[in-house]
Amino acid sequence: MRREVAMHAEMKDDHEEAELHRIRHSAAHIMAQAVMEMFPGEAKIAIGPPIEDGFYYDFELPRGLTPEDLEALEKRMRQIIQGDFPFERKVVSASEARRLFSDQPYKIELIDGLEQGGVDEYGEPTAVKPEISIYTHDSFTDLCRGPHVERTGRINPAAVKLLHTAGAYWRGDEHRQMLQRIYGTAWETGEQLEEYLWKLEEAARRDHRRLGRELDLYSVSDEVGPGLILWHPKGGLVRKISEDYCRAEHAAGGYDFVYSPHIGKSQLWETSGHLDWFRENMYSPIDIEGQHYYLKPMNCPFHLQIYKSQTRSYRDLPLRYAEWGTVYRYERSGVLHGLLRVRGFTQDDAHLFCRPDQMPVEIDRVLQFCLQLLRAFGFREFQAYLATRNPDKAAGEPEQWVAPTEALRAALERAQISYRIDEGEATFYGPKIDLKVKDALSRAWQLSTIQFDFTLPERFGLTYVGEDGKEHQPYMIHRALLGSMERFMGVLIEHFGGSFPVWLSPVQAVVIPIADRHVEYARRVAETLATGGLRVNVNDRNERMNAKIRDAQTQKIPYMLVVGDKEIANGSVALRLRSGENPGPVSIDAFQKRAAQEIAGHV
RNA sequence: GCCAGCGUAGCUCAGUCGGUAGAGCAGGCGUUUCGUAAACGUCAGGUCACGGGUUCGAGUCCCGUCGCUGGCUCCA
Repeated sequence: MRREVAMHAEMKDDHEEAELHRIRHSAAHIMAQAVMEMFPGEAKIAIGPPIEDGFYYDFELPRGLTPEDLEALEKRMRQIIQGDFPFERKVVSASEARRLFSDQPYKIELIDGLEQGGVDEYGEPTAVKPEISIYTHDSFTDLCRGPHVERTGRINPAAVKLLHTAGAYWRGDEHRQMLQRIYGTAWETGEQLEEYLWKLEEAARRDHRRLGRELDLYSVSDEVGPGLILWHPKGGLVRKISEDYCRAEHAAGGYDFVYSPHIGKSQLWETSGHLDWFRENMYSPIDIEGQHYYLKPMNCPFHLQIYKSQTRSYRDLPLRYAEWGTVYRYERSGVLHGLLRVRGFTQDDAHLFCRPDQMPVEIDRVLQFCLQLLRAFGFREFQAYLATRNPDKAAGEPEQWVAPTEALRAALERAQISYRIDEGEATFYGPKIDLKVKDALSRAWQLSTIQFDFTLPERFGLTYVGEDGKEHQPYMIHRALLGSMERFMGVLIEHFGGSFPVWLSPVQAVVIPIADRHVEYARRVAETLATGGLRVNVNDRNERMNAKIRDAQTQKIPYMLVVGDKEIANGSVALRLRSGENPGPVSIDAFQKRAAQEIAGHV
């Protein structure tokens, strides 16, 4: 019964999703018509699919679009919608299609692809040779597989909005023409559109770059360089608390801690294969007395050297080497983004070395450990991806990939996490599991990665002496659970909107004396709380209490402790929370208990 | 890297037609001593991203460089 209900709900979702897809796809066509009219004879249309939350269409135009253009296009779209023109589908031959789109080179290319049955509109191979269909509404005809709504009037003119423009390569290929993409969104109702726009605004309010500045967490300096993060005391504290917590968990989980340098000789990176497979992400070598050294893009080769520093017995395994290792990777300037995409970052990295028979257990353990850690930071929803071999970018023989890939899949099954297969998305050295978390706005962020590696133990000749007295090759697993501290902090900031749970808050409480005569008592209270381990300040600025509360609110400090004559008289504090809640007077003792409880509970 | 847009005080932003740079907040100093989201006054703060050009004169127009934003591509 319950199953049935669930399935019914799912079908309803699918149907709604399909209907929204039709609406968005149709809105894209209507937008294309408006653009064609704006640039008669000059606009070249490429593709315009529906996407999550909206649609886009790519154009080649004689000039750049302005925000005013978007307004005009939007206005024209509403007219077309109100015209209530039917969408008419027609199947045509390839030659007929070519004639229809003779002045549209991108469409001609698509038709060629369709005719060969080789590729679809994204350039992806298709299984069967598709029929060529066109859709017409009003004066506009597009090469299109559909589906569409029946009439333009099906679209709610109050629920459509053009958002912004961006450059996009034809078929995503940077060697090809750069087109102008217009992004838009479309919904069933104006309320849904409002809701979506509100979500965009909320995302902007939570933007970690904005909060990073407002809460004085970190900065990026032009003089240091792009993609290189400077952690300020408060951001540094949040990071340190996070790292300390993770270190303690790692220690309890049987990890050993190692440290390695930031550079290593070119020979090392040749042996590891990074110079073959990862060079485009590595910086130019540093010359030291005629030897080339590279800034490390990964920590693994160093950890392998530690493994190799002595003969290992099967009794020593598994070995788990953990390091908060700072790595440097070249990223093209256009992709850098706050803390989420940087050029220098610190991974919570570890390498597991184990016997083949231990491997399933190790993978189970690390997966469980990963989920446990992420839950401790307030994440509840996860999506797993199993990335398989990429034939163009893979070390070793295809057969070598089979067993590890299956081992990871089995681990996912055992952990009972829903997962998807990412065909061909593996690293060059082996298959992997990537884990994404969903944040408070249900946006997905990739944090964790668990990567099997059968190449490095071989390349570096790792061995252990087995029970049989012979040498064997250990299995190796790379894993980063929070991923990079930079990205993780960025995601945390956005997840909590800057209102960190108490245990992570850089300042947990601020004591607010109402007038100067209360400052001394405020200091005594703060001292007591600080002695108890709370991170607490006294706001003794020459300001009114209201201003001090406002300061604390904007800094998103969990506890505000107002003290005045009444509190001094009975040795209490008046508690206010950043939610605006006002629990009022409590004894210092009671407050300490409350705080301790919320800190321990990661509230 | 590519396309488009942007870059004025620590932050948010004005600055008209090319005519010698302005506000609020933040900061310093003073007054005020206040009960749950901004007291009042005063002072200071600028190589208008950087470099070049046009001009009698450039924050403003042109070129280049750097950086940022939205995307494309790629990833922790």
